[in-house]
Amino acid sequence: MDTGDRLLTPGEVAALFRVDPKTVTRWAAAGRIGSIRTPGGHRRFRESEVRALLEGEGMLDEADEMGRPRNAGPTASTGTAGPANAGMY
Amino acid sequence: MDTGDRLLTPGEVAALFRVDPKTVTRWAAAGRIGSIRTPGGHRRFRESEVRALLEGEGMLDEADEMGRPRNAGPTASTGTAGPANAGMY
DNA sequence: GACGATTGGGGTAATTGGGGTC
DNA sequence: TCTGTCCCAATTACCCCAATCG
Repeated sequence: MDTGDRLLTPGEVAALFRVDPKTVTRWAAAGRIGSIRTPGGHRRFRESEVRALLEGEGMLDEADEMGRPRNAGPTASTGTAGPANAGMY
Repeated sequence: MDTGDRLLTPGEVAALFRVDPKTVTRWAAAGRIGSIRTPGGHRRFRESEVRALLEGEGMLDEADEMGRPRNAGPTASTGTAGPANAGMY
């Protein structure tokens, strides 16, 4: 059904994660986070999905996922009502 | 089949996309989204079309839309339920 | 006919996207 | 490998006021 959550702009997500908006864009381009595109080409992120990522529920094991080849799971990257986008640009 | 698409106001569509109502108007002016004009000049959008855009189903074939210059929809500006454009810069 | 809220149009500033580089 | 910063171009947001909608 409809997730019914608000949409966040790249700047909003960047502020939440304390990273550069460009970095958020890269996450979306890499398919690590679901993104909805406006007819103009800009991205919007689901508030619920960003929240899940902030809580760390996005990853099962974050103990040492750093520097480790990320295993692309067969399931949706974020799995949050994400239309399975894998970057289109 | 029954389209059953209600008409949405610019403010409704803007809230759905998390953009400014003026931006929605701009989309209609650019032919990126179908629009029905009221006798007074205001615009109304089809709920089914807006939903398709939100879900990202607007693009059926995304593997071939890259590197394409801005393609101004040569078809009628009021492309009723006809997502014929997907080109950006 | 009148009222409040929304919409349209124009113009300008801020954000965003993509590429390339460190 | 990932992030931050540079460029430029396009898109979007907010300002004004007049007209339209309900």
